[in-house]
Amino acid sequence: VLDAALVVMEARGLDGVSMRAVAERIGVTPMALYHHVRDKQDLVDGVVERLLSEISLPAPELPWDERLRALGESLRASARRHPDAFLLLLRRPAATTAALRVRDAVYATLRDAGVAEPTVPRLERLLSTFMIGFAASESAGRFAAHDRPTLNADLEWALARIRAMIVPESR
Amino acid sequence: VLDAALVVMEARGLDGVSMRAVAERIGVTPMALYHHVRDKQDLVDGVVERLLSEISLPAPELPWDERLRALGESLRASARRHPDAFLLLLRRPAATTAALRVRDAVYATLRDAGVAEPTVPRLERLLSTFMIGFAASESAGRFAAHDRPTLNADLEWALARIRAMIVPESR
DNA sequence: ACCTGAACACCGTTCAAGT
DNA sequence: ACCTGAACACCGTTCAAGT
Repeated sequence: VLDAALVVMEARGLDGVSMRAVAERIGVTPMALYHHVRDKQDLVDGVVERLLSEISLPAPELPWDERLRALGESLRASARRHPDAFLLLLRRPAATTAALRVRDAVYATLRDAGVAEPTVPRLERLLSTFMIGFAASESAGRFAAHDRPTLNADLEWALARIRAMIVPESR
Repeated sequence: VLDAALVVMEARGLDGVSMRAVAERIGVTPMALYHHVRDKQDLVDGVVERLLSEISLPAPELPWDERLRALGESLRASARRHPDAFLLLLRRPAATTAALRVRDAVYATLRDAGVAEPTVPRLERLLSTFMIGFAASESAGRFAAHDRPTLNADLEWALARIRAMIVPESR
């Protein structure tokens, strides 16, 4: 059902994802979709949820800063795969099941870094916001003037500051 | 020309901004718009540029951290006024004249904070990315589960860490 | 230079009808 | 329960024509 939508999106972009195009892809009449999805908004939400559940979580054995870096790279990779759908992450409440899965991975990572329990959710919000903003800027076009090495260096620099911010905090 | 588009957007959202609706607002036929704008993409770009030039820059006499806070508040205010158009900031290259105006204000602020010259552009990219991501999350719906005081506190907390990050750096 | 009318190829969605 | 055909009210855009 949603797989067809993802295929269409990969081929023709988010704007190409019309009820008619998705239906044609399945080989069915457009109106048939309304039996599996409430309306187009619902279909797009499903696609965004799929995108979120595709992002891979790092192995919990890794050191916490490696895990944070890996999570960032996963986000960037999925943003590159679906540039327009990624932007929609900012529209959907961050409380869907697929979003919670990622969020909990960040929580666990921050706890392992020794972040004090009450600040874990706050720091997660800030880090996720930054990382989603960065991945979206990179893949949607805001960073068009900057090449990949520059952006990689930006992130390394940021990670170093974040590490410095977290470590003294844990004492 | 673009004013009409902004009025329509404020009334019916970004999706309501159609060539036909904008034309009707001006009292003209839809095709007349094509003499002032290349296509719809061009019209939307114009709207986003307008949005950027509306954001107010803080007085340069203020202490640098106050200025940073004020810039953040300006961004949030304009995101609240135009939630969907704000998201499009992430799609447009950050090198339009209106975007440079804001960027240069951040540059000046960071210099006054004593940030070393080579890291000014990098830090600006990271801060803007975070701040745009935050304002977009707040106004587009990602932070729907969090109330305003919580988000304000998030930002204050972040500002405090950013301040701590910047000050030792300048020595 | 600026605007128009008619037309083309699309949309999302409803509704009654079919199996 | 699932799918269809026809229809409605929209889109962006082109093109020839008007002033």
